[in-house]
Amino acid sequence: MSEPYEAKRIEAKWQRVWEDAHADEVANPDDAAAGSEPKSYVLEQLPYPSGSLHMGHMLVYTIGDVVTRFRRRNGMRVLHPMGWDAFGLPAENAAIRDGSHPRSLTERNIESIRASMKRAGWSYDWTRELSTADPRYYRWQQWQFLRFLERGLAYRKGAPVKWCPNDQTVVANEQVLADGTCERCGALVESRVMEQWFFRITDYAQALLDDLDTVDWPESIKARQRNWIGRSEGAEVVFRIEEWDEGVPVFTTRPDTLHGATFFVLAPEHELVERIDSGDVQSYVRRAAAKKTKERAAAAEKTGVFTGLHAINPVNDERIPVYVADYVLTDYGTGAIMAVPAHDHRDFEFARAFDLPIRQVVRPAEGEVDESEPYVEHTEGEVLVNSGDFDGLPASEGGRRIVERLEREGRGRFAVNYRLRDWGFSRQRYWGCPIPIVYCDECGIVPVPDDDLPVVLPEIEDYLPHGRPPLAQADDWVNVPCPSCGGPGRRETETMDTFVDSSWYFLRYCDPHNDAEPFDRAVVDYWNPVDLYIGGVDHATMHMIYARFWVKVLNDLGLVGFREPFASFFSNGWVTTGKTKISKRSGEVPGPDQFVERYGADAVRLCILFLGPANEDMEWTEESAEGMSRFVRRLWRVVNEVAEGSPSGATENGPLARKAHATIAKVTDDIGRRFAFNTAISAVMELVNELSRDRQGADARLAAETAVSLIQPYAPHVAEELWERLGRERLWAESWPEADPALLEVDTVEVVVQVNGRIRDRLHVTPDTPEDELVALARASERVQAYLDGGEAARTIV
RNA sequence: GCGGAUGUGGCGGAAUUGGUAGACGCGCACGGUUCAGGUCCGUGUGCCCUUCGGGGCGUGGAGGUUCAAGUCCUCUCAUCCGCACCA
Repeated sequence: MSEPYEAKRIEAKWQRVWEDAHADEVANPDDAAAGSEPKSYVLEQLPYPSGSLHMGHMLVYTIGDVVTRFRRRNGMRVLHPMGWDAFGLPAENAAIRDGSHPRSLTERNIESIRASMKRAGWSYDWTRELSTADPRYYRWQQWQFLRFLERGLAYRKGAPVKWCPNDQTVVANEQVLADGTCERCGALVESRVMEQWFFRITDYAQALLDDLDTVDWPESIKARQRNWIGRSEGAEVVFRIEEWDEGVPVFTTRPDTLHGATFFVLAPEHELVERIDSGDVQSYVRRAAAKKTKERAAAAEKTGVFTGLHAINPVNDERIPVYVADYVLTDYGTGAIMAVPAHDHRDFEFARAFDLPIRQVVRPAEGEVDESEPYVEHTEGEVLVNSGDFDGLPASEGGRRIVERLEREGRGRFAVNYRLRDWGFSRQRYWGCPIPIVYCDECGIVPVPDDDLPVVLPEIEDYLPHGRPPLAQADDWVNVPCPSCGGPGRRETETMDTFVDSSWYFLRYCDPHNDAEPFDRAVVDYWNPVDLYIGGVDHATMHMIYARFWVKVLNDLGLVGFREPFASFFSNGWVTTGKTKISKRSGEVPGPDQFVERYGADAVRLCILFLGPANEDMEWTEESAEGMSRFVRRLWRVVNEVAEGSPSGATENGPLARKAHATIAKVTDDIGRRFAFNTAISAVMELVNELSRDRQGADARLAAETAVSLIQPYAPHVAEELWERLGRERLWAESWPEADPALLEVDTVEVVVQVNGRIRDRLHVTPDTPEDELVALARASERVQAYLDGGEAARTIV
């Protein structure tokens, strides 16, 4: 009987050994070493230190760790860093609930999460740890902001913004949920016009779209980004307002239907609307503004008001009425539309409600205009009608010709429109990176000189939001001389959106202690792009678009030599935790700490990856942890017994050795190519099952060593301990085993004999049995003969 | 409406290139060892029939291609997710 398995003792022991050996640290290569081994940058999305770890973290970080350990043992120089997305609303709101200061709460959480991470045995290079709330980090973020500003890529403008009345701050469009509520707190978001800082991400819309073709990401994630960018091709066409003799452009994807425009609509927020001197119009605009975006969208009937104005359709000089209606959005296209009720269902609904004319201008390829059915769905092969010179042309060609004529006349052009908006990054909150700007009555917006960075976030008494930025209260900090003229100036009191912080953290990891620049370009170019980025789909649109934008700008600024941050992306599934024994006892949802305490880190790491494919959603149950705990103890028992009893040295290449080599091949492919972490564990389980049936045999030691070596990326502590008991050392630095091709070949195979597609017999033969002999054997089989009345036509060899 | 996915035993899932469907695990059943058991070991476990040799059915549904389909094609149903009055 071997000693019992004590997870806690073993795990603490090896965590200390690795730390003393600096096993998880990786140096930046000097020029000589850089080419000698392939590099790999494995990165998981960094956590917000606003609470404690949950089982979702357990999954992401274990995936990253398995890949890291696997790649290291396969001869790669692997960068695997960890840090803290420390600024932002989650931490600030948690601090408010807690009655503490965001900084102290964040620091406490970081301490605690770091300890949990170390207990989980994740192999991070802690010498590269960073916190986005550290002035040594955000100093360089401010520096990069100033470069963006110089290029005109950061700018300030008055704009309608989403304002969360509860959090008392502007939130990004992306942070407003479909029902119009704040992603963070659930309050209904309002619309306001405010001066805001923006990044000109729309300049990069096309590049962000095109370069998706160059990255190895799941199609679903790419699709979300494409959807978000929302490119549509069409035309911008200028309608002239007759009464004012002023042109108003509209965007349309259907220039072929221009002759069917029977009215014109402005969004209530359109800049021309406030010039309309009409009580009806102004009261409609006020009512529309009071409505939530969601209410406008959900309205059963289209509403609107006639302005008394008329627009001239540039294709036929027709005079059509101008309406204001809230079904037209201010922040898409130009905020004004030509309405073609016959071929657009929204315009159709409005026309019905206001009894406006409906004119069909395309008809199906076959058939005639059907006046009894005024609304015509877009179909393939349509032909233009009621369109003057363009009658009879196919719709697509007709549309093109119409735009070409408008272009010649200077009244329109081909145009591409994007759904993507510029990135508003001003936040009226305390806990964020200060924007290094001073406002001066003489000089206007003045950047803080590079030498004066960082602009350190001051300590203030009351950081709660009161409708204006909390930093505005810090008079000593706010009032500074203008860097340009020396006169009185006031600091910018808004802070940056945390998505700015996370747009470049992966670059800083490469050179985290640099105090002369954000990072050394050569170092960053060596490690990047990230070879494997791992994280949740919830960051598919915001963070992962912003980071791509950021890197493209840095590339244009000559600061980095690549244009995409994440060469490949693994999107992990969502982990749900059902009711478990622990949660019933403690009354709260248990997390990694509780399970690691109970079953050991190795068992929990194995379990989370064994639940199913790591890119699909899964439910964590305590039963599965029990089962995995059983496997670890079984491995422990069997390997200890082999270590104590079975002969070392020669193997006889028997079935167990063949199984061991087959398992090497399987696990290597599963981790290295397929990211099929669950089936790799199954394969090792099979090997251990066979080993336990034959633990005295000559191949037992080989099988035991193989099982331990292969399970090491998942269960590094118990693997290391067992490796030592097998008389070996430093498994973490051991080369990954290689399968011997000779042993992968099996000596006998089972051949299935099918007659008319049904299995009728099985033959055991050597793999090199010639085809004709196989057929003869199959024919000779009594069982096959019973199903053969005469000869058969076709045959297949497996 | 647009886009992306997913449907396999009691459960999680496996089947990677069209070639033995259900690996591995959970659960369950029976037996044994311990006997305090949240221990360990063994056997069995898709469904139906069986004279215990075996036979039939079976991957959401309906067709099709093929000697052979969970896998390919067509249609269809259901569920989940993202976006959505996007002109």
